[in-house]
Amino acid sequence: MTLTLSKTTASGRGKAEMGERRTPVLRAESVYRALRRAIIEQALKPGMKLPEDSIGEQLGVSRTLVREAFGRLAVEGLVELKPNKGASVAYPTLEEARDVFEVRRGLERLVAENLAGRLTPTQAAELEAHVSQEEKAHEQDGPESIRLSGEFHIKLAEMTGNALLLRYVQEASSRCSLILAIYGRPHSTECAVSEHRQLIEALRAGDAARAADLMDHHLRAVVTRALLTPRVERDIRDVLAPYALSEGLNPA
Amino acid sequence: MTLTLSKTTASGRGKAEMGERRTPVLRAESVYRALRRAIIEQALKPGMKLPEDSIGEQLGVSRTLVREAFGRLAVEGLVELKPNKGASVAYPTLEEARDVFEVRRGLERLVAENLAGRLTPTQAAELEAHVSQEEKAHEQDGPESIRLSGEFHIKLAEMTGNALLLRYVQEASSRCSLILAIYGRPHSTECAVSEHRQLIEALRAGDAARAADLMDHHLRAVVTRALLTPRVERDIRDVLAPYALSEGLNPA
DNA sequence: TGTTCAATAATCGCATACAATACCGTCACG
DNA sequence: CGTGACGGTATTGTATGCGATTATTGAACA
Repeated sequence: MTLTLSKTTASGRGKAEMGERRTPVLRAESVYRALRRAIIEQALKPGMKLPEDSIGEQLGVSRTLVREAFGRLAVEGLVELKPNKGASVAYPTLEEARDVFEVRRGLERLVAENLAGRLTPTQAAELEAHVSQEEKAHEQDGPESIRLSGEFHIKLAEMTGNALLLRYVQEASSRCSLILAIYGRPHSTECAVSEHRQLIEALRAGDAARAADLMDHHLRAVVTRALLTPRVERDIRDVLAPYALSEGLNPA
Repeated sequence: MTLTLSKTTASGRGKAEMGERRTPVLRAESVYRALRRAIIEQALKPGMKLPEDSIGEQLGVSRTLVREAFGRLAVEGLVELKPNKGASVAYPTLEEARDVFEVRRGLERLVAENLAGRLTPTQAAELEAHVSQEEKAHEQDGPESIRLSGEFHIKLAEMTGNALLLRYVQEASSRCSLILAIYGRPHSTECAVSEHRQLIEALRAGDAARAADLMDHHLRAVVTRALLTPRVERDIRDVLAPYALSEGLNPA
């Protein structure tokens, strides 16, 4: 049982880095983000049980912080919280899935309408570049491909400058990841690159109606590529280690 | 300020009370709901500081539970959480207000499109009845009027059967309460009864486009009626408070 | 009077402690 | 075999404690 790390974060850094006024990244936030990413990237599979103490141990924090993260993730629909029975990765029903996609379509249509004609050349270029990345990742068919096609939609939402819209799109998007993990077929590329290209074109042209329609069809297409697929579990410890490290946490 | 939390197990320490089988309503949940209501009903005013200790004391719980509630409320945008400085009731800027209303319009347009033509006679009747209540409350110009016109929109969202859509509409709606508390004029009637009636008619007729348009105009009208009306501030404090808060300052 | 800065008080971030509940294996009994 | 009682263990729900950070007071000084 190693408890010696309680002080390492506070005093271990010392004054090595001077002049750098870095925001004190609260560890609760790190835990939240680590779990969130782990769920979205499907390292933690839908329905998987999430015991507070093993997670905390693995992430190098106490149950308190894990619990706080669970609460927030529950609001976002990524985690289910059953009284006295603990947390588990959300396992949306087909009906919930339908709801999520429907709302997402509505939200992203809003995004499209908002962006149409307002896209700066810089932004357009950024989107193009992103799609190129997608295209490249698509070839080698890794998990990168999935992440990138999701990020495209997030980028669009960011560009509206509407923080709430961004949050909702992010949330809906996260939940879609879960849903596809359950009901999607193993290696379906969520988004077709060509559809993203068309969309950018419509936005650039300022054709709001067409952009909205394209977005709508695009997301419907994503849904259409859905089927049932089995998945196996791994040990929570192995799964979480990379996330802990990437958030600067210290696993036991 | 009076926050009350029904005490279920305050004194039930040593022995189990015989016979009485209380539903284990988690107290964390109660705290969350209590704070949420207090904020929405403006018992806790926008910008108000929320010290963990005093709130916990008021509610008869420890800081742990208060903290948990804060986290969830922060996700929903009802409280702001500044690292090492604690929580306060959210104080949306005008820009954030614009964002919220914009998203709300998009969401409720979705609601309208969804409901058009699908409204059962029972549902239609329920809506009619609700509007009648609104009308009655409107005459005596109490706080009931505001609550009822808000509930009309929630009811509509419920009728879609889409849980996520409902949650988002509720959330946007809550934040609108905050916003109107800050920028709205004292006794503006948020919603015109006639507009609600027209909307019901369009839904019943199954005219999705018209229903969506009506909803859109209706919500735009709410904004212009309540928000953009010049409001005379008579005290310097009132004028400066928003600026101070938006800069992270802490007026007395 | 106004400003600076140290000492103190208030508050937060997080870990831990303890109580309450659920889970699981065992054994008696049908 | 099946099933229900029972006890121990694992896990959750909540309170409390401690160090760290921030706010505040107040005295020295310009």
